[in-house]
Amino acid sequence: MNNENTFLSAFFRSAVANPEKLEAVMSCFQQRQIDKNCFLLEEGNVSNEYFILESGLARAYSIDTQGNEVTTAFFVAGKPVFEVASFFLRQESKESIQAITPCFVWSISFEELNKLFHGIPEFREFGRSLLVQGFAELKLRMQSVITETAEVRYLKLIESNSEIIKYAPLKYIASYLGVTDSSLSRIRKDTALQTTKKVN
Amino acid sequence: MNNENTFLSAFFRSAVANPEKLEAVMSCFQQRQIDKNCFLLEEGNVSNEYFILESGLARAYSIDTQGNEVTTAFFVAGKPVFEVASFFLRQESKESIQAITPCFVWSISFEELNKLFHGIPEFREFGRSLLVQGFAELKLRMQSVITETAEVRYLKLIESNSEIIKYAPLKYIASYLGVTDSSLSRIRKDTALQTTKKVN
DNA sequence: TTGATTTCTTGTCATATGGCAAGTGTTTAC
DNA sequence: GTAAACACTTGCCATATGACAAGAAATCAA
Repeated sequence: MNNENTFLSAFFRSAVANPEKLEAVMSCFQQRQIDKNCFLLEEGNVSNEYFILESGLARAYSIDTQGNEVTTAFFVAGKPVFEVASFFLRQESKESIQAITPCFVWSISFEELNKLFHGIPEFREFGRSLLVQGFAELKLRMQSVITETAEVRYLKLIESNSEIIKYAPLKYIASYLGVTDSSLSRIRKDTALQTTKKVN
Repeated sequence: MNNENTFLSAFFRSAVANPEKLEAVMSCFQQRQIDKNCFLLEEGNVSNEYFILESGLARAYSIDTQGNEVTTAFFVAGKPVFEVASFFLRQESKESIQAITPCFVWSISFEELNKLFHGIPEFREFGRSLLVQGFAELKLRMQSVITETAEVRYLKLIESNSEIIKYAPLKYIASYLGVTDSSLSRIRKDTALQTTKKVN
């Protein structure tokens, strides 16, 4: 039982108010610890776990047509971690999900999650809203890639997610932003110079 | 009653096998005709309709930070049409959805859709799978923008969605691909030259 | 039909970013 | 502790794309 688990209960409390239902939800999650560089999902497998990240930083990546590794998402503490097509459509995943720092996660299987969705309407609604939020965030990111320069995208990433800059190596951030690592290194140099100028 | 409506029943039949349930689903949809250039959703409104496009071509667009119009999605016949954040999270939409050609659509309100989701589990599953598919397609498009040149993206769009090239003006396609309309015009010229060369 | 509007193309030049390779500093593994 | 691997920076030059403006072609409205 996870009665006393403040992280999970804080995560679900606003969506599932009833204490018994909240307990039913929480008891379906198992805690796991993932070492740095280890995988929450490996390419080629059908994802069978939906995670909520209590602490740490993770990323999803895939291999593009030229054989380059592309970081497709970062996952920060307090957010769900899953590969939408593989988990919900039961397909082999084209992406891997990897811990960048050691991670504490809570995990639930596809089957258990669906049982909860079936039995607890407000939990189902909450699950849908998490899916919709991920979708909406990706739409924003798409618009940013389409309309803004790599430098602006980098500056916005710093503002909104400083822990990514802190722990992820530059090459992960570069491919996530859609530039090479040498370009991002130059962008970083330029923005540092601009900051210095302003200070003087 | 939409008993005899072959389009809608073909759309839902594989998901909702039971005839009474299928009838219950179909009877919640209303047919509408949208004139060319008219709107299925206007920026600033909370979307209250989920559409399925029987025929025609539509697009979603928004205005970016520099005041430019950016086409964020195209919608082709046989697919659902909705703005995910506004419809499901009841927010004011940042996008408009506009008919590029005259469109026949089937429409259902948020409230009715949720009633169906609540009462018919297999319909709920189907609704989720449509959401997940849209999400997964956007992920693919993001990877394409990050890793491929505008020319490759254009060629792939031609192959996969020739009706978009046929009916959408170049400037809509250009901003969807993330280039200016003059660049897309040059890309188009170059690819035509390449094709000619191969033929000779 | 005719003028107005929209769509598309093209020229010139500027800029952002990529490809490649070398070099330095930092972390990891044993 | 040491060698290897990794992470990051930087230089040089090539290329893709943008900004702006002019003009041609197609479409629309009265």
